[in-house]
Amino acid sequence: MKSKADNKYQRIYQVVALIPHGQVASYGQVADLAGLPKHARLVSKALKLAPEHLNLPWHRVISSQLNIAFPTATPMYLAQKQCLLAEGVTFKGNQVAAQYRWQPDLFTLLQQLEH
DNA sequence: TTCGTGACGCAGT
DNA sequence: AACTGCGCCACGA
Repeated sequence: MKSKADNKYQRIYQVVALIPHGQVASYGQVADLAGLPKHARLVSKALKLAPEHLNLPWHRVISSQLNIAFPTATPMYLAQKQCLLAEGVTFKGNQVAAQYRWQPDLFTLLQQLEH
């Protein structure tokens, strides 16, 4: 039988999948939208464990300070930055320009999550 | 069961 | 801006 943790991960994956191309959301934001306030760290864990076949836009999830969570110059940091740049997201130093923050309409979001 | 850990967040200095 | 400390919580050793 599936554990409660699996259901939480599924909710997290659903939200991440809804982040629009060219936009970014923070770990805490994803947790909130998934109905899991205070679970920012669980989001990071869920992404680390995410099955490859889901093809989640994991690179669109960054810290609340708008910077990539990985240490600069690490392979993961570079990969994430490349993915974002490829979507047209621009940087101001180490952080993403504020204009790319995802600000979902909650009504629309709820409708999308029903499926 | 207790303890350390982490792709976090936030307030205080 | 840079650092630090603490809250938070699922997991595994």
